[in-house]
Amino acid sequence: MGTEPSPAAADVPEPPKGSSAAPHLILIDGSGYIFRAFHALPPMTRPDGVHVNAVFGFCSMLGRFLEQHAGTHIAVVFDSARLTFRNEFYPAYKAHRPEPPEELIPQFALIREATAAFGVSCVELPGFEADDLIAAYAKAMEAQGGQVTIVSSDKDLMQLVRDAVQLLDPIKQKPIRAPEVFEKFGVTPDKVVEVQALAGDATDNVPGVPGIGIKTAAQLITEYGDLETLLARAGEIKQPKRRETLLENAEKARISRRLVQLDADAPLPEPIEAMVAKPPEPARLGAFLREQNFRSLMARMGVGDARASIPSRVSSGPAPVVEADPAAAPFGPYETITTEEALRAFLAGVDGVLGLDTETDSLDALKARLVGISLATAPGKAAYIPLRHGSNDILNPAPVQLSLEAVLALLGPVLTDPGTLKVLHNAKYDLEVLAQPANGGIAVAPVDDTMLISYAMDAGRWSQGMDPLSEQHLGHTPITFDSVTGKGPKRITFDLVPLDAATAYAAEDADVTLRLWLKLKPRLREEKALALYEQVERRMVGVLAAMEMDGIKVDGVELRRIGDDFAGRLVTLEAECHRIAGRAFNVASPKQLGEILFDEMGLKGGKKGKTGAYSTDARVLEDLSAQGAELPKVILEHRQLAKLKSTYVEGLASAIAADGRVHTDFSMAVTSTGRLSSTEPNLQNIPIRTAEGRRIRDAFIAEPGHVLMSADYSQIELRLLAHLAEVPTLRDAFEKGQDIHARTASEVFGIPLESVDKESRRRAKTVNFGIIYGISAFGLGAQLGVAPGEARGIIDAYFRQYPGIRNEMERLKEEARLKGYVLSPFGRRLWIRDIAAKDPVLRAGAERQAINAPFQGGAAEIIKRAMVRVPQALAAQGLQARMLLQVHDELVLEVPEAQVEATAMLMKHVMEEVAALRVPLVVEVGSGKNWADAH
DNA sequence: GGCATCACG
DNA sequence: GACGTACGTGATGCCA
Repeated sequence: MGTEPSPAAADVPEPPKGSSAAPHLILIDGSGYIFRAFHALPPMTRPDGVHVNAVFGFCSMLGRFLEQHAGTHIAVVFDSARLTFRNEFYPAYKAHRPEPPEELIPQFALIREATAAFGVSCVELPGFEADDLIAAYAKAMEAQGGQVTIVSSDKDLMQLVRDAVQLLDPIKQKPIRAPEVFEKFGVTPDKVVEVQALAGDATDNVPGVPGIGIKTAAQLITEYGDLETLLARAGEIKQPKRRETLLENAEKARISRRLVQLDADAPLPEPIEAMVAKPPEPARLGAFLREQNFRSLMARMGVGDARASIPSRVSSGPAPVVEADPAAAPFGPYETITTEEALRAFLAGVDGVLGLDTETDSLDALKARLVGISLATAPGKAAYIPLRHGSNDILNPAPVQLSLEAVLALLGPVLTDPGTLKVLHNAKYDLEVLAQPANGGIAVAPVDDTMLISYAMDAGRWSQGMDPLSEQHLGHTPITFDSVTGKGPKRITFDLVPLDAATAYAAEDADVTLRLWLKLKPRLREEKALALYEQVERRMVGVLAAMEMDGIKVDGVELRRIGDDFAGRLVTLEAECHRIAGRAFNVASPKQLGEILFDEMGLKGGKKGKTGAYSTDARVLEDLSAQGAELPKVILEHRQLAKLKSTYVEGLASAIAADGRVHTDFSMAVTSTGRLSSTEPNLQNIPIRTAEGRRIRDAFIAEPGHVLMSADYSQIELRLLAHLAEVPTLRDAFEKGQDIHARTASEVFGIPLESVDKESRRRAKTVNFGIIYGISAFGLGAQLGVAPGEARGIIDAYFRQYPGIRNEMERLKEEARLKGYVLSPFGRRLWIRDIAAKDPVLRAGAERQAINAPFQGGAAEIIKRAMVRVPQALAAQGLQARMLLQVHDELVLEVPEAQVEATAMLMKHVMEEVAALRVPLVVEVGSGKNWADAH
């Protein structure tokens, strides 16, 4: 660690002049610290492979600073996104800056964690640079009569120097006040922006006036006072060349002034009162430093016990047997804990990491009663704590067991201990169960999730269920849930399972979970999936849990009205069907309908599928209807209303909970592409495409004083196509904000853009979608209603126009063939089964999946990243909006009426800036009293 | 419990 | 030259 930056301790400045009783705010320029730390230190990694050199340097500098300086208030200020309000009027501003190095990117989040671990406030705000926030806080503190020290060597901050505000160079530990500013700029601090406006700044792309440097600028400003006066009187300047350039570049100078002028009126994301300086909590800081394996810092800061870190234990193992093979220890017998002494003794064995599982009486986490808890401290060492077993029934008396209160008194502190990592399988469920007041209301943290660890590496390869993973990775078949509870009508709830069977099942699950973690967590680094897991999947657990627990309000009375309307019309439609058919039959039975249409009425249409039954789906019925048949049309209307009534009106109504809201369950690890899915009820397929269907959306409403807001990505998958494939004209179209389907029609069908008709645009749109689905002539033909031959011609024309897209499709198929998976744009491994199948049908299907998966998966990752940031951004701005639903490219929020504008701006900004593609991301935001109106 | 159908992106 | 598909989901009702 010899190269660690060690600022000299000498010459510690006094606070700026003023009474010592006055508040003194210290503002640390976080970005400056970060880049200095990163570049000053050689690469360092944690035992799990995460790069941490900047984190180390940052902690080191911050720790040292805190030891040497005392303010009454302190905060570290960070830059949020790349783009700020300055880019709105001058896009080139800082635009040429390179992306941060790859090893640094994952460290930004850790550095924010580090700041919090030191007990110091983190401040950032999308759309504003750290410098703006510093200016705003300095102004606010000065207005309160306090003093301000800004820790930064950024010369742009020199404009802020006043009697009450000084800079402190973090390297030289040298205060910067008016004399130092004059030395640098040749003017007093209040004239610095005038000089910068003229001189410009090449590193930030601030143009200035060509040929004028700081010296000349200072001279001119000293003479004329400020930029505007100078420009107004530029004609008086004697030197002809200088006069000319000034007159020519007046506008550049004005823009430059706007670029360098810091926005002291920027909003304050956090009140100054919340920034009170306090010493770090040793437990919290120790836990963080231990997690990073910063033993020397732990020693220096005097926190925690600097022996083995959690990650290092994963690779080195607490005992040889574990390192050799997590599957080696026997699976049971396990302990049943029924006394406080036994629980104390078991918890004494907890060493940094704890396998955890809950048993309940329901799969619905929000309704579940906690029945028992199982824990595992090492492979083979697990126990079950029954809490609510047995009944009042004399035949099944409650066994001796600890009360929830007694258990939580001992276990609660472990579950919330920042130094003990809790490992669960499908953590979202257990976290929600334990968060229920009736189950203790515990906020478990920190948490790892073996289901998500597996999903980050093996999505689409195999199921992420605990039992299959145990088979796969441990070679062990766990006891099944069904075998202890029975199934079908004889199934009993878990509280009625005898304690010996309950322990064998439940403790084994905690044991298996811990062993899976030992086996899988180190693999994340090897498979380059660690960042995906840590920064996306793991953080989504809390985000989704909050969304599910919030739920969305649904108007049951409105649903009932719609249902009554549908019911009446269904009766009429059914009678109409029977009349046309000439006899009664079950309108909802495809089998009976097929027989009537094709056998009795003699319409033409073929058998289909292995079952040999007639197909009567919407496409077939529409064809028949187009040929003049009367019955299919009525059937179609009946089917539509029947679907709406059973699935949406009745299904939704029965899902309204006691709080008047519907709480879906988002599945985090079921899709092969990285998307979420939604069940019980599915709120990702609420109707929108037809007018009748949209009535269902009217019933999704906001609380009084609130509105629903919908923010959705426009054409995200096509933008990913333009990003991934070399397609100059598509990129151009997105850059210009053109109608992408019209542009495609123009280029593929060879018609001028302005004369593209509706039909051509529709066809082009279908082709664009087809491309993303892994186009085939047959499929496109079916969709367009043309012969495969004609579709083939369209596809050929498309690929001739966009050879880059064909190349990308071929590359993806090749990648899948070679490796068995394709990589999403953000590095998720998407496994493609059957890619090497002999069966050409199977293989062709797999190739289409290989083509589609990166687009669908890339879009899924973009919105997941946004979902992680939205709650943070809302909190930072003090907005009360709550994110309720995700529908693949759309986020639905409930927003206080007074905050609609601010929230809409924030959503657009966060979602659009979450990824930097080669084309812009565009988000459309709408709001209204219900979900239909929000679009 | 599998199949057909249809709701969404 | 033939093979039969558009990609990803979940809920419902029928029927064996």
